Amino acid sequence: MAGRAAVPEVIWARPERTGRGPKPAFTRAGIAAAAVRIADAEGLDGVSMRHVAAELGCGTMSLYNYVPRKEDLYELMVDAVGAEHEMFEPTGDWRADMLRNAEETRAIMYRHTWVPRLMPGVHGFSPNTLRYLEHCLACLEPLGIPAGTKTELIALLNGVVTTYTANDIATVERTRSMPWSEEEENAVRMAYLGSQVATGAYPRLAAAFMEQSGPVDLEAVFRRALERVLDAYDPELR
Amino acid sequence: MAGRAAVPEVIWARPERTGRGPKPAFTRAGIAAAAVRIADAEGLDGVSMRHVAAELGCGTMSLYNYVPRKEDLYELMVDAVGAEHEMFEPTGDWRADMLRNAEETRAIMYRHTWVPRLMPGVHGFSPNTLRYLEHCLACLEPLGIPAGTKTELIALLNGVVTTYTANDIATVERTRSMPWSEEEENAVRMAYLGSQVATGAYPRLAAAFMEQSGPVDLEAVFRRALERVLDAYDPELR
DNA sequence: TCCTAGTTACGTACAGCGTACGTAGTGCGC
DNA sequence: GCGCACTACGTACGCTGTACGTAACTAGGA
Repeated sequence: MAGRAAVPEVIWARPERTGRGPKPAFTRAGIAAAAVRIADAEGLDGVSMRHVAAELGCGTMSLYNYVPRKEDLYELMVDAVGAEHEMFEPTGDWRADMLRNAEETRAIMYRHTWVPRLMPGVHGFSPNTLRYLEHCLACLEPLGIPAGTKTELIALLNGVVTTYTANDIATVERTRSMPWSEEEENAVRMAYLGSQVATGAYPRLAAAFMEQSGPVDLEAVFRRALERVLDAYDPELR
Repeated sequence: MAGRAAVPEVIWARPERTGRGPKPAFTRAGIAAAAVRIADAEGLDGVSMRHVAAELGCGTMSLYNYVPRKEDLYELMVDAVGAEHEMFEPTGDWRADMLRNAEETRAIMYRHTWVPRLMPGVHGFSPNTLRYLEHCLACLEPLGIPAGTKTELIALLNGVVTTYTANDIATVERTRSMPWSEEEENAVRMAYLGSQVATGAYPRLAAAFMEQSGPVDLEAVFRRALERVLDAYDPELR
């Protein structure tokens, strides 16, 4: 008798190993790594319990000994890529340090384009998340504001990084395993947008559309947004 | 022979009705409304093609005449709730107007808690999205910055609203149709967080944790974040 | 006016999903 | 060394998105 949970559960609160019984053949880290490998290679939709189990070389239902629900597998995956954050020694320049953190988060998401889609469902208290939070707080040590405001800054910055990067990634992820290329998709979308704007129903939008010359530099837009957010918390600028 | 698309498609670019054939029994708006009704009542997972078709009173496969892929149904849903935005007459106070827009977006998401989960996958060019964008640009008319910077402000603000609200909603959505309450879930999570902090592995986090007294006022945190972002674009403050 | 091609409607079918449940074997703690 | 918690995993169920085939319908071109 296994006995399913009738009470809320955070997977991180359940110990990976309790004394009794045969030694487990796999670890959470190994399972997470397998799932991440599949998601990177085939997209998030390729991550099924069956598929992950096959990758590990075990029966499908054996996975459920380690991961009570699929949602928890997602939790493991997000935590696993969180380990890719470099927890560097703070330099004393909180702005530069936080910028670096943000750029790193963005880079991680570009490496694992499925992360943004998972973010809304995730608890946010996994070991690596906590370590990252602690690291950010260390970077913000020189900044003379209350701890509560610091965590608000971190949350805001992470939110901005996530939405911006999610948006930039969306097209790439959408065209994965489609019979057309990213450029084709973009062309079709831009043509549609142009046709809408041309109806005259959106005059101000049309003006903004005309004002821009050449393609948008997503990276520059992203960095400008970061700078603005940091400005908003910089005591020297207010 | 229907002939599936071998070329990228934006559902908004395909006309709702072409001359030939029997008159369609349903409209995009009606289908979207049905899907939204289901999502509101049973959560996003309740939205299946079969279920929506049943709600409309038609065969499952008939839906595919209107909605080529399920992803497009999501697109319709997000556009449908976008119609709930009140496109008020700009007052001339761009800060107040944008705050109002943001609060309204948040309210919409609270009414339809499944929206944040859909946001990453959505194209962002639906009719109501364009109308909302145009409305925001109208509100920002008094602000003396380039149009490009205005759209960046709008994007940043929307991003902040989305992530913050998604986070606040996450627990509610997670406990939907679970055998435990939101309070129980929160208690378990807080207990776990406390236990982790108590290990001493996260000293700064612990300090921040101790500093706060009483429960967090999510609404206040949200509003403070908005103010900061607006500050960052306010020419009078720089 | 009639013909026909494009639509609508929808039943059937298939591959794949998450996971409940039962059973067999293993090894630690008492 | 007994018992029990644990691991492993095959089977099965209800559900999903959707490809495909067929029948009814109607607007446009000849």
